[in-house]
Amino acid sequence: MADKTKEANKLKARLPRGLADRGPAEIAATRTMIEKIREVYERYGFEPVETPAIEYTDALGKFLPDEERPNEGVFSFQDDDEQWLSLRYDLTAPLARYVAENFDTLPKPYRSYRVGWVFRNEKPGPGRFRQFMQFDADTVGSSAPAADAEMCMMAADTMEALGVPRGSYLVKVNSRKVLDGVLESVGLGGEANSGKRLTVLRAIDKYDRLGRSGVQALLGEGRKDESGDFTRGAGLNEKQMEKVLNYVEVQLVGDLESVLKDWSREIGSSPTGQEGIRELAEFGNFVRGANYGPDRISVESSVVRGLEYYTGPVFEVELTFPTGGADGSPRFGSVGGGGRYDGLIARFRGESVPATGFSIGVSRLAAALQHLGKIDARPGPGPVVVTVFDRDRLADYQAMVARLRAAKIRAELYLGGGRMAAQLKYADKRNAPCVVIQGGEEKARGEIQIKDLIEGAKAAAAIASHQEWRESRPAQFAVAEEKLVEAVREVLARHGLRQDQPSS
RNA sequence: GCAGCUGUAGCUCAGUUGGUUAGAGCGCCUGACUGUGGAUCAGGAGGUCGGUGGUUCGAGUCCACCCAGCUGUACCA
Repeated sequence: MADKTKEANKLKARLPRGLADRGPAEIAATRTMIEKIREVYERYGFEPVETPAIEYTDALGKFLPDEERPNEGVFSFQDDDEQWLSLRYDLTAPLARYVAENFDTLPKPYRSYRVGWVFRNEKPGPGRFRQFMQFDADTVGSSAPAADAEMCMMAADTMEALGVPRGSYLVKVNSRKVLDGVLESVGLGGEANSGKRLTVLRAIDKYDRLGRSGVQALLGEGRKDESGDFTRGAGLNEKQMEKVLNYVEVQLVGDLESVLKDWSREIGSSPTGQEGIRELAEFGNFVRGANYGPDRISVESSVVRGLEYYTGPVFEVELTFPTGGADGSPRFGSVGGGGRYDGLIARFRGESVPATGFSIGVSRLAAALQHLGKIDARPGPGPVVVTVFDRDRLADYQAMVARLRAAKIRAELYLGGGRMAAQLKYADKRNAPCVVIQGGEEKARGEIQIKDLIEGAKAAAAIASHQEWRESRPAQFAVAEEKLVEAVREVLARHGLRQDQPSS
């Protein structure tokens, strides 16, 4: 009866949805990635600055208009003084707060980078989590297109530093101003049309995925998806639709110059649009001048990005190797992005402060790299395990562990209560390269046994009977007690293992 | 959010038109081997069949609602 109560009260161990635990292999992979990205960012002259994971909600700009509560989509809670706090959902908004708060002491233009976890309270999916890691760089205080160009070149360099070969990724660039120009040219300017503008931009954003017909449906009446769900369209007329589609589809028919010329024709006299064209032209000069061709950085009409704060050029890094095929392999798509946000810091200060930035989605990119085989997902080698033969000689065994550690070899004493078989099983599970054994007989001779588990595993295949397996003690040898460190080193070297570095 | 599909042991899944005590493989634990990983053999632990309510003499199976997961779609700073 008592057991039943206990059973009923037992807490169920469960991970909240959209969140993930991370094991040694993944942590090691992330660590290497971060170091590679850091190296590129520092080479570009950015310096590290980090801000906390929690900010006041209003600093993140996440109050819905006319509402007392923060936006859904961000994790928020109230402080004891009833002020709303939120977990950051990206690294850009907190940086804007930091820059505004320290404006007078920072060098300008101010170039900084940071890496950290961000949180989004959204529906998770494969490769989409509610906590994920971003690596972000920003230049604050420069309105020069050269600053935007630099972001894109750095994005390309970063991808290659991470082992994504040229041709397997593409930095796509567009301009918010150009998009606004297109909308103006079809008569969607002004406050009254802001809702319609959003719908049109979202439709354009889907061109890659849905193709012409899908976008056409979304620009017009609406679209029905495979499950039968219906999405309302923007309700444009034929002429408007054609103009928007013309703009989208001139992409990549020629070099940058001719694309911009075509866009310019579609946009007509819209001043915002023409300004965007001029900026992109200048951007192109920098990029092409530095020999970043269309195989790395390319202007694309369908890049829209989020609608919140971007004001000029917008970028997106996409993986272009074949995924998402019929074989069910995952689609990775965008693994990073950014753009110019000239208005974000102005919210804290009277004056407008131009800024541009770029973020890599470390978590998603890690998943993609693993798929590409660029990340080794195998567990790293474990520590040398010193087994406990005689309980009352623990101090001796501990001394051996200490000697190994002093020689910078990862080592541990078996701390469980199991017998020898259990200890070896443990060592096996820990992926230990070898174990150290010293029983009464060895002690009497002043020797220790070293068992090479990697070699032993290979020998196992040839041994059929358990009797033989035990008696032959494969890959096991005796050495004098004082030769412990040398012998272990030899085993490690035999398997090409580095001794001075933890692997996971 | 909307739509479709799916929930049975740690994992992958069986479970007949509703019918005794819900099964298998893998994994896990113990032993054979009292001083040694693997293989083999023997034994064992582990399930309120996603939850609640209903129909029924009887529900893993049928019905309703809820929850969770997957897929698509919307949103994605």
